[in-house]
Amino acid sequence: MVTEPSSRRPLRADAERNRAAIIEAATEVLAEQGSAVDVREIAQRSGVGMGTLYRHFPTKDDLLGTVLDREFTAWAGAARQAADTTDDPRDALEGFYEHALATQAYHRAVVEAYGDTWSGPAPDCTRLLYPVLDDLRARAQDAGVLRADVTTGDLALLLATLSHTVQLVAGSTGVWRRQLRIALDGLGVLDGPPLPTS
Amino acid sequence: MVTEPSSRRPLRADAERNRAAIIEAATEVLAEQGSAVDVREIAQRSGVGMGTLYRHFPTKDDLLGTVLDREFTAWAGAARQAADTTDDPRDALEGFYEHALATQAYHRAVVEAYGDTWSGPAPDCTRLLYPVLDDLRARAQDAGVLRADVTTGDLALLLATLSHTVQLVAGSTGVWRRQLRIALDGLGVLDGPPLPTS
Amino acid sequence: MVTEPSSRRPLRADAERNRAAIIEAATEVLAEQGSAVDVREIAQRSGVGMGTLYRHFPTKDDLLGTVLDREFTAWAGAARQAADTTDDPRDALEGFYEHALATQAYHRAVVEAYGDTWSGPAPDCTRLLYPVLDDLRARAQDAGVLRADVTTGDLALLLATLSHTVQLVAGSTGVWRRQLRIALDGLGVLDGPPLPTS
Amino acid sequence: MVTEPSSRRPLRADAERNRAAIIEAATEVLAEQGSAVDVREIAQRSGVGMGTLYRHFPTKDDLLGTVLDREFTAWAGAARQAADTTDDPRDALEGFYEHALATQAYHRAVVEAYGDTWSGPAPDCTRLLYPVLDDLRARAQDAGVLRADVTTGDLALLLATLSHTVQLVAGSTGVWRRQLRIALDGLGVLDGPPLPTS
DNA sequence: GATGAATGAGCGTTCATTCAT
DNA sequence: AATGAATGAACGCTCATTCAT
Repeated sequence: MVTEPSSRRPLRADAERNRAAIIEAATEVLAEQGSAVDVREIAQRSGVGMGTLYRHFPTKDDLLGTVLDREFTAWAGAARQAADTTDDPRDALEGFYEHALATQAYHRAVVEAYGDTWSGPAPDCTRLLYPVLDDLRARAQDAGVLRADVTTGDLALLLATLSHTVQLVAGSTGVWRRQLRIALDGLGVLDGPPLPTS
Repeated sequence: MVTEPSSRRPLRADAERNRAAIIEAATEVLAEQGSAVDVREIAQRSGVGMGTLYRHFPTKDDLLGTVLDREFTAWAGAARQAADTTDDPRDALEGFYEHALATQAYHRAVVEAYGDTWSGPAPDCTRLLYPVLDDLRARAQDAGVLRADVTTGDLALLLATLSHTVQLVAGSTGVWRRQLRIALDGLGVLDGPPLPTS
Repeated sequence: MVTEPSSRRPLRADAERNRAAIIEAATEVLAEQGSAVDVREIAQRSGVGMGTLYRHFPTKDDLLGTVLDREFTAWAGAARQAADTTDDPRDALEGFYEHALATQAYHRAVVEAYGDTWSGPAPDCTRLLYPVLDDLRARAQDAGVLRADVTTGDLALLLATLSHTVQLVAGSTGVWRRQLRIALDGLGVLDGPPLPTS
Repeated sequence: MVTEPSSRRPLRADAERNRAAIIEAATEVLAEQGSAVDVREIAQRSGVGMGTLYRHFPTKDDLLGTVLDREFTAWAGAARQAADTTDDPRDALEGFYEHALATQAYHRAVVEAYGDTWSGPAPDCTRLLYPVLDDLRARAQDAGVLRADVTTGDLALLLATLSHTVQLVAGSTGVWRRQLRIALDGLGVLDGPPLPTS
């Protein structure tokens, strides 16, 4: 899933540098503008020619996939670790959303890709988050701090939409945090009407 | 704000008919495909030529603006009326979201435009909803069924968030209704932690 | 098969002119350089922009197909007529090759397309020539001026390869006419060894 | 004409090996796909890097030229020998074509290059065949089994024509042998109309 | 000397907008 | 006033050749 340099024949130093530069530039540009960017802009920002870019990534989608894989992997890793080191289930769940929105939700392409999980075939890089969310959900429900009829899917979708919200208010941390608070409080309501069946 | 015929020199009857046809077709197409549609498709579906379309709307954005104005106006009107005829403040608020999501959230361009309210210069057509939301909020807070620190802006952004949810799950009513329930329950929590300041 | 203006809604005069200009330029360029030309060159030589070219012909292949259809249709038509007005079967056959090579074989793309008949799926525009050849063959064999075991397919292939030969010697009429003479004489040998079975 | 190592400063053993590997791979690939191949494929199949390839052959054309030189030399050599060991002039001539078509005509690049002999500056490697053909022609005409007005040039061009036939029908031996038979019979016609003057 | 990564002009194609008819 | 044809910059991608390692 991930194309880490360590898993392939080591590249020449300059090639490695270029590959890294491309990924870095692409990550930046994709974060800023989403997946609809011109490949030329990525090439220019990396300081490489088109050919070099296409040597490392045979299609635009490959580049996109690589960047997103990295982002999601890093994201899921950090989330996993945070969850494992937080004892209180409620704090763990809230911390997860807080961290996810504060760090990843500014990346337009990541959020786009994550949103695509619900329409059409899910880009499998996005699946990394499910186990983490599933664990958080189970712990919170066991502890009675999360309504019992909430599913992992609900939590995942909530993440997707709140991520989008973060993009909408681009940078106004205080604004989206209020939405998060409302949602989290809603998740903690145990005696309300049951969630409709999907 | 609105480019209604009433505010300009009256058009010839056929011009008026064309204008209406363009708006109708554009509304349809923009609902289905969002604002990224090819202008040609709008022209074709309206049965007019490109020149006619561009005579009425000098820019794709002008057409978009006009269509969205109409949609938001109609939407806000219906919402206003629903709010006025519903006595129970909680029902009024919940009914507003339910109706909004069930009817308008399927309109891709409307949701896109509404989301843009928070980033960059707000397309002012979207402001029509504010008075309605403001009223709903005030009534609900007065009745003690809505947390006191929620602002109209929060409710407006929640609408954007949930609208996006509807788009993501494209038509799976059961799925987004669960998110709506969670959010509404969150809004009703009176004794939770205060919303962060924005 | 053929996209003659007469078979569609009449185009505006200027569009018709442009369409004709494109076809003419394409015919020229394709004749000179074969099917591997840059579409931009065709557009430039026609004096139209890329968009215009692609409005008339949605893909390069469509343009190619249209040009080749026209060429093959004209070719087959002339050949048919020549065959019908020549009484002597031998003269008819020889006249066919003579005319085909003298007029069409200079068109690189036509010859390429015709050659493709034998490898892969035959571009159906090339099929127009078969009935003509079949008739010529039958008449010549009935008259005893063509070896009995020659098939229409043999004659078609001979045409393809002699066309290629004409391209090879680009313009040296006298040179390819000698090859044609040899082939025609070979076709007239009635008492030689039988043709191998294919 | 030929870039044989013997005519230059002797190369290091490994360089020699690389050169040979490149030529071998190129020969294979050019035979299969013609001169339009990607240079990368040749490099890959030879197991050398692009730099090495370009060190030995400064241009794709240089490599092509070298490969074709070798092919034509080998071809002409074999043909020469076959001609010398066949007593019957007719058999010698027919054997030449039969062998040429059965062995060399499957080599796409060879046939392409041979065809270029007639248009533009003749790649002189192809001239090697002339003496052989000239000899075959003289013997056959002396023996009265070949029409008197056929020139060596005619025979050479006939070879190009028939080679192309083999390519068109890609491997269908039975099909091109029929064309060969027709041509050979045409060459044997002594009382037909004279060949046109070129 | 060998390697293979880097280059960049060029390919087929699209679409918001303009303008001749 | 209406039409729809024309425009051309921009897109994703390829490949002969060069040059840093």
